[in-house]
Amino acid sequence: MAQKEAQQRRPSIHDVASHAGVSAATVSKVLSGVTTVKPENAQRVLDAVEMLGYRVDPLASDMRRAKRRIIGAIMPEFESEFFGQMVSELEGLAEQRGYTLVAASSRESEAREKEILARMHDWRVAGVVLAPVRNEHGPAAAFMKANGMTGVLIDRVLADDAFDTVSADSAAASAEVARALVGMGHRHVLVVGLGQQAATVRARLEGFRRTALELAPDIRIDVVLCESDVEPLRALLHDYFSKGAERPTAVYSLFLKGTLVALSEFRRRGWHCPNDISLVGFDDAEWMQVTWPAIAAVVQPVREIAGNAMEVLFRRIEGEGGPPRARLEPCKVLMRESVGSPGSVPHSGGGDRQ
Amino acid sequence: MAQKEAQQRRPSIHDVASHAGVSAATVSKVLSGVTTVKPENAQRVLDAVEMLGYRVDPLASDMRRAKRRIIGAIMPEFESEFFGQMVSELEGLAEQRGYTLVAASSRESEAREKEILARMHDWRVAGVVLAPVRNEHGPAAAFMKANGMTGVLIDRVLADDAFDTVSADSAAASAEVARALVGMGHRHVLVVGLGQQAATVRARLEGFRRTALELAPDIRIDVVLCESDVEPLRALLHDYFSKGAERPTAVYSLFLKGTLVALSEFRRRGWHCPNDISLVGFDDAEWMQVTWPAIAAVVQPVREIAGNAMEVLFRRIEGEGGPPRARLEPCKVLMRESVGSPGSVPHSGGGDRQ
DNA sequence: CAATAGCGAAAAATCGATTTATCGGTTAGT
DNA sequence: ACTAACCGATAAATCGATTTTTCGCTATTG
Repeated sequence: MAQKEAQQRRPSIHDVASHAGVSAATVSKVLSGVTTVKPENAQRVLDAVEMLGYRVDPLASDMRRAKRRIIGAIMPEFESEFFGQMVSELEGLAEQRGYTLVAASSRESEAREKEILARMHDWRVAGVVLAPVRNEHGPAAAFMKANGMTGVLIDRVLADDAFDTVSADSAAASAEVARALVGMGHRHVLVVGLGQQAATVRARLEGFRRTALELAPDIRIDVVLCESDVEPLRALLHDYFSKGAERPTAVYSLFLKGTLVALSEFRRRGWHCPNDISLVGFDDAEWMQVTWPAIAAVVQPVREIAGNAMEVLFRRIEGEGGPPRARLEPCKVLMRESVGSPGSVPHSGGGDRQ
Repeated sequence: MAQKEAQQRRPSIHDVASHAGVSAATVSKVLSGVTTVKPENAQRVLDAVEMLGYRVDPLASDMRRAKRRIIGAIMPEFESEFFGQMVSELEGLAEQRGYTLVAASSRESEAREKEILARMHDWRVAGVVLAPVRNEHGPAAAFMKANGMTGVLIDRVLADDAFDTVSADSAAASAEVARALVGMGHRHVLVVGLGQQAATVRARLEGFRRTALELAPDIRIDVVLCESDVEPLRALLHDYFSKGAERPTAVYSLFLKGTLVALSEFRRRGWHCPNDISLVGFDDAEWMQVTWPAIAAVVQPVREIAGNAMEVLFRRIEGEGGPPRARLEPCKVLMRESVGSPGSVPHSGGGDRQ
């Protein structure tokens, strides 16, 4: 019979009301903490709620309210540790405030990004956390602006005149990487970057370049940019190293996939880090500290970014005005074994394993 | 002024109705494709929709419908490639059918798992895709059963008498690993597993053990199980290798974190794969093919699992009866460089890098 | 003692859709 | 010619809550 009851539809606020011998309005008031209810009645409502196992239907509840308690999150992908952690954090923070997070992946496509945004607009979400595919000037942000949505932009973004932004302080982190590499004696570095994500990657590149040139005016900085996909990068890197030109003593990759591709290219050529070449990557991952050598990386402050994004988003949702703020969170740079001084050991010709 | 319009509230079905000079019911019918509407009126409705930029409010729509078009997904975590891809796939599949996916992470906690499930029940989701923290017999599945929710269990699950299940064929994959290792001459293997996730991990362990013993009755199989967290595993592994007993020639980790921890332990001791010890892990990751050595791994068919889970879930949502089915999807085993024949090169004492 | 204020709770309106019942106006059937 | 069936469309009920309005009753006050 318990089974049979389970199949029944869930009790509504009216069921509770009739069980407690009061009206639905009274039930709603008790549950939302309005104090103008006679204690005796309040208790009867609470008892009925307990007895029936009643829970408010958030859908019906949001229906009547002005603002719905749903937050939308749009990430370029879910597969990487960075965005995975980000969604996890955002979900927790939304839940803490009684909101539900609806997450969707734009799969690195601006078109999909806009479609998802339109769907979220249909849901009349209270706010959106958008990690744009490219930067703050894409069609998605334009859509949000045009439709008067409230939101915050994170990650691949520097500053915007319509929305608050929260991202890692790429420039400062890159400067630190530059200081470390130059300090170790590197005078020829290859930087691997993505062309499309203009703002952030440019900041990472410029942050590195400025500090490096400042400390060592004679340094040579090569740059390989790929447009969006990873596959072409593989070819680009292969070409770069095949040109027969002088081999750089270090590679600084401005994004995770670039680090993977660089490592893969080193494998193919039989180069070892850090003796044959040093490697630092933007974005940390769990595996980087257990491989041999451990890969040096810039760790983005996921928790801080998520926390600030939600903080500022809820302020806007609650109606705070004022011009949009651009926030930068500091990164940590972990110099692991993949980085060393150049020339301390002669380059191995490649091929000799172990 | 376009800006001002954007700030206004969105048009409702009644706005469209009055613009088209018909009733709201007619608008609803046109939009849901009912054919009993005079073509002329249908066109006027369509025009009004176009003009006002009207879109159905899914919240209000779901309110009236019997089944709401929301699917819940609960994963133990979002940080790993496996579950990241899984959520991504599920999200796409739900979207294809006009459903919205609400994803939440149980953070490896059964208590949280149940809370999330309760919240999803509040939302009256049409169905749930649950990847349980432990196995199909946890409190979460019990909750779903008790409340008559429709759902499908995936990943850490073998079969259930109340819900359909879809998971990787761990046993078969483990048997293949056993064949490979035994074939290469390994006669002493350490298996690293998680104790809590009874069903799946036991299947992986038994699949390995049975085939290994069948092919080489003299094989020695050690097992290190940790209860749930990873930190204790680190200590357990350290103890195991410190006991001074004979070192196994290969390690087979039944889950990703175990592979990471094993690698980490090898690092500490200065052992190299595959000369000092071979390593195979359940669960593949992108980095495993670019590190040196590349790590051998069992690749779970994420896309197939997600596809089948959604397939079977929607069948149940549409009211299909019959006993629950347990589905196993075959894995691929990638034997990379971390695996070799034992004794082909003498063990290095450790410490000598590169 | 009548008028007013105050209190707690019920009744009714509302949110934005879908679905059912109803209703003129034809057309067909007997 | 009178009823039945049908068609297209509208009015009304519904989903499950919240919010506003109304209402009955008691307590205060001039």
